Amino acid sequence: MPYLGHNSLYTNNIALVRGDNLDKCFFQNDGLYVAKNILGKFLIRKYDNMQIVTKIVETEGYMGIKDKAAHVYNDKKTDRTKPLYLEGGHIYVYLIYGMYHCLNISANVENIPECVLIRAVEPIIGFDKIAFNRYKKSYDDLTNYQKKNITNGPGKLCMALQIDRSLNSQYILDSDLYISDFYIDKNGEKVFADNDFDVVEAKRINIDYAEEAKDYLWRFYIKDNKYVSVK
DNA sequence: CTCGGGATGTACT
DNA sequence: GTACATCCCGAGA
Repeated sequence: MPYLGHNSLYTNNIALVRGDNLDKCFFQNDGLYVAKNILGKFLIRKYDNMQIVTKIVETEGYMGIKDKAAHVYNDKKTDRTKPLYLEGGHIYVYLIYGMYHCLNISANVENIPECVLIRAVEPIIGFDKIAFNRYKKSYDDLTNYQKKNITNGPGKLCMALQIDRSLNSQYILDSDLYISDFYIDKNGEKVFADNDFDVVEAKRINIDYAEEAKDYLWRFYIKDNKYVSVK
């Protein structure tokens, strides 16, 4: 896919070729393009000969060394932020508040440390596995409150998909955690992502320290999706 | 529903 | 020592 540039952010309904949009080039677009266009795609986790399939419904773009909300603001390249400097498509997992993980995918080319924070996903396959990872119960035994909150936040979805720092720095298209335009259902059929939804642009969450950057509309979510963390 | 406090490990002034 | 791209639970409206 050609690089479509910044204006792509303001264009809905970009023509994406099925099965052809999540290649190496896709992740080398700028962070806002990736954040917006990764919505509706599948985040798939494989372990123990199992797969958990989810749909990405909420993201945030973090736009590198000039973004006061970003870990790499002022070109802060440390052991922690190193994966962000890798070419687009590398996994960056960090620990937040001592107990939760957050999943990011690097964007843009090498040494342009932009990224996308995955903030919420919708479960598609593996409800019981997800429920067990979150609450040590099967899905049917969850309260309605627990069902509603099962993957609607960056820490929650990492718990649900068993994502931790062991995945850090891996390449997303060559990992047991990956993002795809389709998944294989239990009948062996390919199910393609649906691009028919509206995208809402909103302020990013919990970045009060970021001065003017806290007001940028760099959070994106699928309109009316019930798994979005903050409406 | 909203609010507030506590939990908890690590990166980095 | 302090801050942190969070979550959970209980209290109160």
